[in-house]
Amino acid sequence: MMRINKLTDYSIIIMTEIAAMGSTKVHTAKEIAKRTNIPLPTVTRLLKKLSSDKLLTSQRGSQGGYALAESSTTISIASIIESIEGPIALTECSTNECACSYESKCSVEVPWQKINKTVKSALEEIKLNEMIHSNHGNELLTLSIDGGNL
Amino acid sequence: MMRINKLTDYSIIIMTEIAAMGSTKVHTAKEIAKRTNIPLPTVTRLLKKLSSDKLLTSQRGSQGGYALAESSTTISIASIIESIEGPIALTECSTNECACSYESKCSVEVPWQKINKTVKSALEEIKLNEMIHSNHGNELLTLSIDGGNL
DNA sequence: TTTAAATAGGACTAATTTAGTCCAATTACT
DNA sequence: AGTAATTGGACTAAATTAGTCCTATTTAAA
Repeated sequence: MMRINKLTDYSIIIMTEIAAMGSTKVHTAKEIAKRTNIPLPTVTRLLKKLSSDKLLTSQRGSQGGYALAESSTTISIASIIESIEGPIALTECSTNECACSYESKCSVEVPWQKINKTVKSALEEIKLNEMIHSNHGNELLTLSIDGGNL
Repeated sequence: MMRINKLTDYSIIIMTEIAAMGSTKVHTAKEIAKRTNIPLPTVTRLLKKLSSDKLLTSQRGSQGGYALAESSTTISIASIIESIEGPIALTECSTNECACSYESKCSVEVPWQKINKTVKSALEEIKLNEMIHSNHGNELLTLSIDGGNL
C-alpha cells in the first residue's frame, strides 16, 4: 500500500509528542513511551537514531533525556522520514546511479525522478509544529504542475 | 526507504512496454516477459491483476493476449499503483476510519490526510504515455501549496 | 565516592510482508 | 482434437521490518 514504515510513523508521533511537551526541559525515553503507548525498547531505539541524526539533542546520565535540536517550526516531516528510512524515493533508480537490469526501466527513470522530487518537496513543506494540533483550519494542499508535458 | 513495491515497479514497466508496443494487437505474457526481462511467472501474475482491475483487456485462448483497456494518455500511474498495492496512502490511518491504538496518532491524522492527498494527486497527474520516452523536455514539477498553514 | 538513572551502541530473534513459483482449469483459435 | 493462451489460487522462499535485550558509558545527586 505504499506506505512509510511503522517505525517512521512512530518517530513522527514521538517527535510530535516532544514538540507538544515543550522545550524547557529534556524528556526521557520512559516518559515518552508512557505518553505515546509505544513499547519502551522501540522508543529507545528510535530516539537514539533521531538523536544521532541531529534531529534531537541528548543529555546522558541522571536527569538526562532528549529535546528537539531545532524549533518545531523548522523541523520537517521529510527530515524525520529520511532519518529513519533513508532518502525519500518511491523507486530505487532515482536516487543513485541507475544500475537496473531491466531495459525498460531506464526509459521511465526520468519521469520517476520528477515524481520523487514532487513527493519530497511536499514532505519538506510540512513542519513538525503543524502536526501538533489537528484542528487548524481546512486549507487543502493543491498541486500545480508547470509544463504539463511532465 | 519509503518506496513502492518491486511488483508495482514491474507493473509500471510492463504497462509502459505494452503502451510502447502499440495497441493494434494483443501481447502475450511470454512476449512481455522477454522484452522486459522480468521472470515469466511474475509477469503472468501481474498481468492477471492488472487485467482483473480493468487496466488491461485480455483475450484468452490461442492468439490471445493483453492490451491496454484505455489510451495511454488517460491511464495514470496512480491507477497502476492502486491496482497492485491498494489505496495510495503513506499512513494507514488516513484511508479508513482510524482505529489506531496510540493516542497521539490521531492528533497527526488530519495533516497526514493532506500529505497523502498531495502525493496521490501528483501520481494521478502522471499518465502512462509520459513514461514512454525519457527525453521529452526538462519541465520540472513544482509544488504550490494553497493556505500556507499546511 | 558511590549509586542510580539515563543514553549509546550493537547483536540478535521474531514477525510480517513481499516476491516468486507452480499447478490445474478454462477458453478459443486452427 | 490439439495447441496456445489466460484464470485462479495455493504454496514456498526470500527479504524486510519490528521488537527485544545486553553491556558500556555518562552524569547528577545522595
